[in-house]
Amino acid sequence: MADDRPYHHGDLRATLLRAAVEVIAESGAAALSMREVTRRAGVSHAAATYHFGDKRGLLTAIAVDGYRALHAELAAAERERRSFLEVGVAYVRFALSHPAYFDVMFQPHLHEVADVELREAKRSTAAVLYGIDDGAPTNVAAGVAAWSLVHGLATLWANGNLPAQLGEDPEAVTRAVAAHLRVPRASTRT
Amino acid sequence: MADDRPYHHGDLRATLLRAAVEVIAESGAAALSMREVTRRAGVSHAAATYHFGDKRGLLTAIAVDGYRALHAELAAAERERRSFLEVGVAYVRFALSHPAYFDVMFQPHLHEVADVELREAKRSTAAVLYGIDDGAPTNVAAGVAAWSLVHGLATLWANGNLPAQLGEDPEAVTRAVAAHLRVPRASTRT
DNA sequence: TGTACATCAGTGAACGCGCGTTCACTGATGTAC
DNA sequence: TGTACATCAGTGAACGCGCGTTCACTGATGTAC
Repeated sequence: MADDRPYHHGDLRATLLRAAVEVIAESGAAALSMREVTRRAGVSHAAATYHFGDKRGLLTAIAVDGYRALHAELAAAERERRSFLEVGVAYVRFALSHPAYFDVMFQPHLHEVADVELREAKRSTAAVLYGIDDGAPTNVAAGVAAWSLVHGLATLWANGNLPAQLGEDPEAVTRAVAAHLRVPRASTRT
Repeated sequence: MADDRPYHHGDLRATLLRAAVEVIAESGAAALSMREVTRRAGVSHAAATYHFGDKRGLLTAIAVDGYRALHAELAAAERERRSFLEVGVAYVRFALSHPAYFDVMFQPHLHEVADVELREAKRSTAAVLYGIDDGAPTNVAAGVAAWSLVHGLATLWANGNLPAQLGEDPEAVTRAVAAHLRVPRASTRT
């Protein structure tokens, strides 16, 4: 029935990206292959090379999507709730609900480092992570502390390295754990 | 000149482990191959299978070594300095000076989960990470907060994801960053 | 001290496989006039 | 409205490669008597 599929797919680039994210979520970025991605998308195995140049190009495109999505989530959390803590919760939520993006994003050796879109996407995400206080120069060590904590928590959780007694709700755990962070007063203000 | 090498190596298991750690430190656990390891050790490519059963067995042996080494470092830091902070510094130091161990240790999907030695090595390391206060039941959330912070910091640092303005001394950065952690009073006592 | 035998440690050829990339190609669509 | 041509999007065969694992083997060492 699907054999009336036209020669031109129409949206193949996006379809390939979705398939790749699926594969990575299941088996990790290391296990990604161009062949598997095209197989899932139901196209010839050379199609991915046409769209992304090579494997690194595909992974770079995924990283760009990931940074943009994370940026959007963090910015929304900051805007809506103006709370330092809730930005951290949003970070952990993103990491756990988009493991494929998270996996690829923080392994720069998989990326085309020179890629302009990637650099810009990373830059604006970092701005939200550091510049929590709307332009006011934030204490960098405090920002790194907060980022490290949520990043480490998300990573340890995702890999199943945390004790079971913490329960099953990562957002609740994030709030409990992040309570041990001493943040600059200005950041918790409403 | 090395061709008077005897048929029996004498210490091949340890040599293979060292070679594997070398490869992983250079290219990551994903890039490890049994062939490359034996090539570096200068033996036939089937030798590694003889010693470890299969690739997963080799990676599991590396994880065991890693957990034991980390446990030793953390226990020493705790014993010598009795400071919560310095255990964290030791953790980061270990992660950055043994990237191969660190990489393999926290990717459980690479391990033989049922391996008895691995379970025991993980268990005793976790005990030091949580039970900082010599047997006194510690606040779990506080322990996870500290662990997450140093784990995240080490990970982000190792992958080059932290801003350059932090400088080049990871131990100093750890102390500055960990200062934002609110730890239970008992733990910082001398 | 000698000898037979078992076990251990490592070899090297062979297997089948999936991979990334290239290349000449073809089918479909867009554009100029 | 028609036609010629350029460009775009995707195909499928072919390449060479490194991999993990198996297997029958051999060389060296240990053990029993």
